[in-house]
Amino acid sequence: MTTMRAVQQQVHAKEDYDAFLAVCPSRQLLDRISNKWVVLILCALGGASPQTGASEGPRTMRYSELSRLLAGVSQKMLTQTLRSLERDGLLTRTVTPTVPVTVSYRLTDLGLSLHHLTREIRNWAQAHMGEVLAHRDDYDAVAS
Amino acid sequence: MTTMRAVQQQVHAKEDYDAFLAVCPSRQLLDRISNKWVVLILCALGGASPQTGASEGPRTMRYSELSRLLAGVSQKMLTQTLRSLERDGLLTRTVTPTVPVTVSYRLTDLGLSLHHLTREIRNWAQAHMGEVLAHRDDYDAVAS
DNA sequence: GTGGCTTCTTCCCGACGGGAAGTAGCTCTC
DNA sequence: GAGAGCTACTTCCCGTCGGGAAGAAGCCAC
Repeated sequence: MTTMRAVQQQVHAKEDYDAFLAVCPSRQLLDRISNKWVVLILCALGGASPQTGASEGPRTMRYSELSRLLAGVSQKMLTQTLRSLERDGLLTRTVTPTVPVTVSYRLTDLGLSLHHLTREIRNWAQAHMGEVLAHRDDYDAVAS
Repeated sequence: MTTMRAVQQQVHAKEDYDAFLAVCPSRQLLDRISNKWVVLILCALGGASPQTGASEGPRTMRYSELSRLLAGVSQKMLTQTLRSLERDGLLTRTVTPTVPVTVSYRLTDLGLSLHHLTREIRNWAQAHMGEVLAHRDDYDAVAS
């Protein structure tokens, strides 16, 4: 089974994926990870500290922890996004039958590799916020 | 005016932006750039070749070129996304009064700095497509 | 057995995005 | 000079996606 998957993976890797093509699977994958909740979840589970954005390695987080950290996410979207990330092999979902039940999420190696990119996206947003705000002021001033 | 903006920018840079907070401006910026059309437009204008994903420096592209390259984008979304990127100072929009009119778009330095990240996102999607597909097969097989 | 805790799931509805058609300005044809 | 044609939008309609709130499941404390 594992060998079959490895072979399948190699075959897939040999294909010429082009994310610009609407029909290409990599385009659909790109569409899915270019999503604000995906980026924020990966940032959170990667262990990035809120202020520095530095990564201290993957963290195991409970559903309620994520819900609290990602201000504004609805329960529906959080659950839905976590499930799709689990399906894609980016994170693992572990249910511990305590009372009440505990569900914890943790990045896989694959998820961690993507986390490095989303972390940089987040750092970019925080670092260039001032520039962007200044440009918006200019644009709006000219437009008015 | 320019000095005022520079000062404003410094002030903004000193604040502790935290993209996890829903009210933080950097969170809204992150929400905007975590968008499939934004990522694809930045990839296209950065000059990434469809197959290798390597960047050859910023390209100037016409509206129709972008429309053709980004398969599946609606005219409405393309225009809307380009406008918001222009407003944020990530690209410039140039109208040349030829007949018919020519409108060209080009990344600014700020846009180029973000392009480097989106290009890696795209490369990641294309590189790990096989792994993700394999994980999906596993997940769906277990679920059934 | 009622309330409470966590992790979802379901329902309703408003907002966002796709598709197609309409617009503007100019040029070329007939 | 009326109509077609070209690019780059803009507008309208409508389906789908996402937010908000309430319900469900499973178990324990009181």
